[in-house]
Amino acid sequence: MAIHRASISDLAAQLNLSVSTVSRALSDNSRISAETKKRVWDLARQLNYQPNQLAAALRNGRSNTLGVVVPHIDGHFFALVLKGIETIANQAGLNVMICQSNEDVNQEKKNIKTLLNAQVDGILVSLALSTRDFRHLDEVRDQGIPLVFFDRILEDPGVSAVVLNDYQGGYEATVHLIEQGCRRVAHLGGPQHINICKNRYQGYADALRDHGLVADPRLVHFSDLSMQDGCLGMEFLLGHDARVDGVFSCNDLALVGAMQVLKRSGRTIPHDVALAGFSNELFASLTEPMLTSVDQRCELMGQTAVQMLLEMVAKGAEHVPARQVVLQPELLIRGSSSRTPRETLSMAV
Amino acid sequence: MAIHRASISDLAAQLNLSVSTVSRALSDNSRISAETKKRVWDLARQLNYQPNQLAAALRNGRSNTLGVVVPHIDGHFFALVLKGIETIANQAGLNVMICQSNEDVNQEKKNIKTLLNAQVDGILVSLALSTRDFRHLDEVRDQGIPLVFFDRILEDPGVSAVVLNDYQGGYEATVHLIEQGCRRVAHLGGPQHINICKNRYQGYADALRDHGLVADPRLVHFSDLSMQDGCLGMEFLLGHDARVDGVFSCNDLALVGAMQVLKRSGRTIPHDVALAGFSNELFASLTEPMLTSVDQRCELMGQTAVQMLLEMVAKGAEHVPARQVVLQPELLIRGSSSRTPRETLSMAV
DNA sequence: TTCGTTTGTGCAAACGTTTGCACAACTATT
DNA sequence: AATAGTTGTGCAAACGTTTGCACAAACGAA
Repeated sequence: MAIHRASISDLAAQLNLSVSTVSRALSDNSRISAETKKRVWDLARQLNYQPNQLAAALRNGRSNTLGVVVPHIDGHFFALVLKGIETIANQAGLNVMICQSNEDVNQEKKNIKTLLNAQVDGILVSLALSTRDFRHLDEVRDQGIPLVFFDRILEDPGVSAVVLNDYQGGYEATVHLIEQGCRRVAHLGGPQHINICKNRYQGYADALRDHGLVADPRLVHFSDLSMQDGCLGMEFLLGHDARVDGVFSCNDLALVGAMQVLKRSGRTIPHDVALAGFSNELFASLTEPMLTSVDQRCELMGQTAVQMLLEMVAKGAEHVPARQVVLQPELLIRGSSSRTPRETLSMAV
Repeated sequence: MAIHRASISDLAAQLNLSVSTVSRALSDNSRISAETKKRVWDLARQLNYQPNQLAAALRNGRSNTLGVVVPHIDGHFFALVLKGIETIANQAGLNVMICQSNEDVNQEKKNIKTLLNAQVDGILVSLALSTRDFRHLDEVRDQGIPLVFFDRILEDPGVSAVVLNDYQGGYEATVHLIEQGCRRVAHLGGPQHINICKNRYQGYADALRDHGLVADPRLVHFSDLSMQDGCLGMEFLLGHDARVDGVFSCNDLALVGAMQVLKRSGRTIPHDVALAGFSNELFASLTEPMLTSVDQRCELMGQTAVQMLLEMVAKGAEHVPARQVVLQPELLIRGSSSRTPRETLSMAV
């Protein structure tokens, strides 16, 4: 029935007004008399008039849509960031298109292309682990589309970005392990060309140094941080030094793999080996014992990023100086690392 | 620099052709000579011409965008479904807008409104747990927008939908528990106005009946299936009958809560109580022991749903008879339920 | 009375496509 | 030689907005 959406010209015809007057009335233009506005609004409501966003977009050169590229949407972190993004964007009357790169540069390139084609007004990106070539992102800036990175960023003072203080997170987690009595703290690290992985590692390394511990390169293992990578990494680390008594992992998933290997080898946690991860994934509270983890400010990160983007969209990307916001992490101490005093003193199996 | 996107008329001007000829050449219209096509294509490539989707959308009355409403995007299930949706949609050259209802009807209404406003060509919906009023969905159909449900559907033969055979899943999981020797199998159920929860419960109940076991209503607890609900539910069940020796849960999350309560009460799993969940969440493989769970065919479900939607978009919603596709689940047996023969025979702690 | 100002409205172009129709230039058929 | 058909191209309208400009009416000031 109501297969035909009412348009501005329908309103105009019924009210014996011109299209332009109706348009101005709807946008509350000061040149239109109060009486006319009321007539227009009343009829609009009655006919359930909904503006045609596409037409407006074409005319204005703005689509009222933002694009987001994330490595994946499962996992606590990105899900919450996206929630933050959606909330603010919707408040501002903007739609959001979400694309997953599946941690693959090529998919990421396609995503960017898709979003540019859809003529989004701005793009938020968190880079795939495999991204080492950034030309597809240059294209975004060449087209004058506002671009804001979050979490996994392109490290370049010229870009706007929101990140967690990953260094601080790595530092605090490692210090915590040391305070729990660990002396041979290993690290499961991610690809070092990714800012977050590098910074977490750096925090770890500096924490060891600041506490007079040697940073043994053989106690560090880099991988892509899947659960299996965590298993293999832990086996590798134990192969070099069976006396590892603490592990700080760049993410929670790899840490779960590591925990399984440690348990299988007969070690108890946190007694023999204390563990701390990163991201505070949902499952970090489901393991036994629960994982100590660094909480990222997920929703806040999403909100902050989208706010920066909105400012750039409003003022034009070139009129907003690039800036980088750094959020402070929070270490959540749980069973995988908290040794009671007695445990700290007692000895191995 | 390249701040101005080349348009069809730019091409036309440079080639001394009319806009219409260029448009037809680009769409490979048979009326255009091979030579002209080549000239157009060459220049288009050279100028990096990208069609203005908004203009085309306005003219065609189709936005080339699909909308999806999901309860949330964290969790294995919806993440994978969305991946399936995105894959197929992108192959078909369509964009995807994803909205989260956060299990809230009101947010779901807003999402639908947003998508209708954005003039998507079709909508995929998985209902929020709290949705009991379906008027916002009627509006979609009134506007003639194709609509396909998946997983949590509106049970009405008039709508198209893709679901898992949840009944079968519940049945198989329960039978499995019975075969492991369980005689007092409890159930943690979800809201019964949601098809999936009702069907899983029904499968559970029928499995008990078919195996000559009494379905004690006090061994069933309904909730919204959060982890905390699982804890409370389990305490409730144990309060009624401390001899519960099996639990089939409508989802994995509540089951984790239940497992914690059981462990805390000194029971061992699967020895004293065998557990089976639903959804095969990522964390189902991270608990100790790992959770037996019913795998939903996530990606397949997304792909199937979007294919149905695409057909409706292509042919017009009213020209495609409503149909419901039922996918078969797969029971993944893991440690939380598999008692070795010896365990099955031996007695409690 | 004449001129400027304010107030409210309308005209028409523009955004970049797509497409029905017309038409010109050939080619083939009678 | 006249007619019909084919092939390649262009004109112009349409999709639903927004907005610069023009203009008419009403009013006040000189």
